[in-house]
Amino acid sequence: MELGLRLGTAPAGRPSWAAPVTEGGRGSGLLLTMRLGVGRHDDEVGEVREEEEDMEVREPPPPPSPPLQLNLLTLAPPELPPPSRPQFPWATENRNFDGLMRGFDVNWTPPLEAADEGTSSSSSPNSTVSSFRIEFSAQRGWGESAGGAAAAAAAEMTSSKLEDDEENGLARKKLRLSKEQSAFLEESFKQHNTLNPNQKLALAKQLNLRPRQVEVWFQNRRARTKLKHTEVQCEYLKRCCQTLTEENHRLHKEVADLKALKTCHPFSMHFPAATTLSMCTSCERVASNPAISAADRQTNSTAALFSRSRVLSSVSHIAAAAPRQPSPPTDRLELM
DNA sequence: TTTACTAGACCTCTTACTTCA
DNA sequence: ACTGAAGTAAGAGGTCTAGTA
Repeated sequence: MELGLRLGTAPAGRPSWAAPVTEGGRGSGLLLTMRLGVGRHDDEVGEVREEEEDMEVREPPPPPSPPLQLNLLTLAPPELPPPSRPQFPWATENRNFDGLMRGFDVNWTPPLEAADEGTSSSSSPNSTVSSFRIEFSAQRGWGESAGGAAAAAAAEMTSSKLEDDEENGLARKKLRLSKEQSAFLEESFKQHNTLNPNQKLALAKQLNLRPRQVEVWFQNRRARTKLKHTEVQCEYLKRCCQTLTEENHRLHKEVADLKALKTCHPFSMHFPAATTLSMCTSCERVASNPAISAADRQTNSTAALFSRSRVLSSVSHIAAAAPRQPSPPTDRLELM
């Protein structure tokens, strides 16, 4: 097993999980990358990047869900799905967004229950975004229904209220995105974790959010992903470090035993002590099994042990770099 | 071709608000 | 009802890159 550790800073301006670590990187972000390969010596950045992608935090594959008709690459409205296919209501609504807005009377006042529904559904009277709630059942089958217009109007009203509040200098309350909006953004994020301006505008339009809100959501989402990724990597490193530390202890003990043995019987050992060690080819554990065959001894001898000692030596650096994992001094094993 | 400037995108850190146990 | 922790939307300030004069 080859074990290496890269510590570097993620260059800004591009996603760190896809970015090569360069010397010129700046920022305070800590990028931990662990490479685990068997019998490979690939130091090229490109290959490292492949390893990073393998280490990427991947959520379990989501259960089959109705395909979202996200069309973020162009501003063209997505195609209408078959009626039986469940869709997010605003997606359905926004497929007809242009049509709705074309026929939308800006002077139209939504019914009271439509306007009040949001505030009653949210604990925060100022939560303008979460106040924008749409009933799925009511949305299904809408074409140019008044309900769709009402929802759009309600969203429009809350949006304009927000802008009014900002313009009036009132304290801006933190907005809470609805579950549906978050779910839709999440689906978008799975497709593209960054947005170009057109995609941002399209998404904002679809969700009745401001482009800035979409932008911020994606920024925060990327930050959460990176944080999660780092946490997973740290846990992985901890486990590896613990395993290797234990093995290091065991090997140190074996070396001590062998030295003691040599001291007691200096003339009975005509070959290096390490040659009495054997490495199990399946589990790669070094063992001084007296019953092991001579052929195995020859195959798994000093070189293998030295190789492992180098690994352990490098692991000591990891242990030093890895936080909060007490590790004993791991000097290079000295054989003879 | 090089240099300075600018706008936009993104990152990290932080704050403030919401939700929940 | 109160409280603290966790989650998260949003602001601030910084860097980098591409475009342009």
